[in-house]
Amino acid sequence: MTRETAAGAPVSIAARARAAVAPPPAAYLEGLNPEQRRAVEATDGPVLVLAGAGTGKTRVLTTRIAHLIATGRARPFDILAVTFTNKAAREMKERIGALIGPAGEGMPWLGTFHAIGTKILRRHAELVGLRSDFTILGTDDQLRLLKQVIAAADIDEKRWPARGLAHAIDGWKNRGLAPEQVPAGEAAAFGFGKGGPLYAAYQDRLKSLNAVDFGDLLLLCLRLWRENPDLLGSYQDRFRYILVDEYQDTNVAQYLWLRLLAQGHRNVACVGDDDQSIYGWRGAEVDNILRFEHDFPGAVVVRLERNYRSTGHILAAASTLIAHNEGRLGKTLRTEAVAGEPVTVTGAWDSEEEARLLSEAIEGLQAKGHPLAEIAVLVRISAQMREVEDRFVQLGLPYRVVGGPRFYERAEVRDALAYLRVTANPADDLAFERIFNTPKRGLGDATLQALHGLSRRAGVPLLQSARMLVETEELKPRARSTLRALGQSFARWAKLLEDQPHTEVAQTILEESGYTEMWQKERTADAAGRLENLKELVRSMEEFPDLGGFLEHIALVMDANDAEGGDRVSLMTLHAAKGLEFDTVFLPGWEHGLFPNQRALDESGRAGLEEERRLAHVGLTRARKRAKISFAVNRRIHGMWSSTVPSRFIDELPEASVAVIEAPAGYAQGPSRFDRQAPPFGSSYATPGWQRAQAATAGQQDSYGRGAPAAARRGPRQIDGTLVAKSTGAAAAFEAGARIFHTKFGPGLVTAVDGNKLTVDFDKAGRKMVLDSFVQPA
DNA sequence: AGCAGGTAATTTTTT
DNA sequence: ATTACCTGCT
Repeated sequence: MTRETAAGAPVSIAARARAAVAPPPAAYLEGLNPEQRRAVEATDGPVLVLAGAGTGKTRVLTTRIAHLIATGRARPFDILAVTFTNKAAREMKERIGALIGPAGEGMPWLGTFHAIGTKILRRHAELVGLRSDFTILGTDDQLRLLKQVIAAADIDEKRWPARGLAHAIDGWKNRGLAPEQVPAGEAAAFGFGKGGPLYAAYQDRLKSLNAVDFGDLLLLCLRLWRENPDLLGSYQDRFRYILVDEYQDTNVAQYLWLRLLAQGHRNVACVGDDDQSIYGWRGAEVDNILRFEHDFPGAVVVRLERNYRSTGHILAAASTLIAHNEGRLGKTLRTEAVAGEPVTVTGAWDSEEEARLLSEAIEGLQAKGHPLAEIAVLVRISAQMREVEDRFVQLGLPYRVVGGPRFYERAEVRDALAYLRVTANPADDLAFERIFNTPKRGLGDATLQALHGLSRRAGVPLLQSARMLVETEELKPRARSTLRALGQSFARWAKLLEDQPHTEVAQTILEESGYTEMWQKERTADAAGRLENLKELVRSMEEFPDLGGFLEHIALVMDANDAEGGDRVSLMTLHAAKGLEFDTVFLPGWEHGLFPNQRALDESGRAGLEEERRLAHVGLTRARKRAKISFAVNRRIHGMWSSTVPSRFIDELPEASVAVIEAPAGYAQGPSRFDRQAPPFGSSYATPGWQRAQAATAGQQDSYGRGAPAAARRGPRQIDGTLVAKSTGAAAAFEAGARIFHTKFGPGLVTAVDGNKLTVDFDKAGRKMVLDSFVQPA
């Protein structure tokens, strides 16, 4: 048995002796290939496992944990194992359970970054000025709070939308920046230089509400540890072994979080694939993986390159494609599987024909006995789904859309939760505000203003000021009685909670508040589904002992119960497909502008192109036996038909593994039909978007070349760029009198500038208000 | 307060 | 084409 013991990472003598005396039978090690086995057995010291698609990444992770436990190196609670999604965490739990039985079930520190952050934060909440029962705010609560903060600062919310501020704050939090750490220039980019104070004010409001947002779950841990070295030491000590899944997706905050913890025993194993990094746009830092060896000197690097999923042709296509990327560590996927069917490329006249061909191909497979559950259609953007769905519905082909809005983010679920939150915690102002006029009960802005005023003066929560306000003459009689009834209802429901099961109380609340009725009356197509969701919500409460327990965990753990069984085709975005695999994968919409996506190119230049290419690589490697790429020569973009050019990615596939399929339809005009329909590939690079992408790339290379400060060079660069372009840059770039070019309206003259909104006299379209992000200097 | 009609925007999404 | 948001009217 090999044992790498890095200097400075002592393994307890007892553990070592025990492992030496009684080598485990290690049935779980059987069937691992040599690299996988190395990744499992290199237990001590830093390890980076570069696991290409389909190389048994999860197996290595779970076996590694089993190995640590079975050899006595660690007990389940000594191991910290972090994932990004609850789904991944659940899967890992299950697989560990299967490997080593119930011993693995007690892994208290296996979970998402945020779940573990929450757990730690609840234990020491008072050290960062919170109570341990703090609320975790979702995106919509965050937005509502930000609106208040912006209004309180006397800033026009129309000029500086809360969304923009939310985006900026998320970006800062992703980079581990507390308000006082945000670079002055960036903080000034929002709201006439008030970005910094607004961020600080937002944090103050959160604190006074005893609430945190998702970013805080990590950020506050960092603060906790920095301000309390003893505490940090105890956690460093506690986590003898650390494992990280999907390391390429970590952002700076998560990286700092990990690095602090890993400095204890230094037994940190990160598993990831730089070629599958597709979340750069939300703060993920490929650099984290690229620089692992630098951060953890002496790290063992294991490459898993044996692919057990796909056939030779599919793998060749994916590998050749991804080899066009420059910023990668480099892996060569190999397989012993047969070459199989070549990857097909099909051109269609338009997107409708593309959907038709695709559906027919699926029906063909179905006729030959292929299960639909083994077929997936992966699209670049959600908007592509509609056309495919339409076709499926027409044909009666069963399908399921994977992803989409999460269960707990649906409006009806948030509303219902808001009722429950106010009942459980009458001081939850954000929840109260959400439902105080839902269903419509004739309470509006005027009433809300009065409530807010009183709340502020008296220093009490909204619900309490409502009860006070109805005793005065301030409100009109109608609002007064409505509000009184609402206050009484919440008091009654809270009382019910004392002696009735919480699920029943929830049911009562939804009925008595008129919320259920509101949806029953609504005769839209999805009303029934919403009622179903409400039922599901109540049902899911049963697993929790009480309402408090339910609410505490809901924001973090609740998932869509997409247990819809049955044999169905899966339809999803490429992003949603990561980690999944199917026998047959359809990849429609490989057209320049759509995929690679124009916006990604515009915003991030070559880095954007490379991320798009990784996305293509992820798409291809989802397929076990068949990958079917297609594109349309004409597509409706924003309701307008325009002709399109096949994606450059198609040209980057290896000839030997690709078969070009002629559409059997009546449009067939010869072997190179789509070559003639579409302009030659070269010409697409003359588009304004491509030129902008080129320019952006050149700019980036310059900043690399000149050796800009590290902070400016890495991923934040992208965030910087966006902020500057959208705000400071805008004010400077577009002044009244400037000639500009708008994406939709063409050339025009700027007559007024209002934050990120411009008033423009267009040559053709007349005077319009437009957002600066749709405008280029002419 | 609440609806109707007009106008502009439209990538990817977890926690 | 569809949606989300804003404005102006009842």
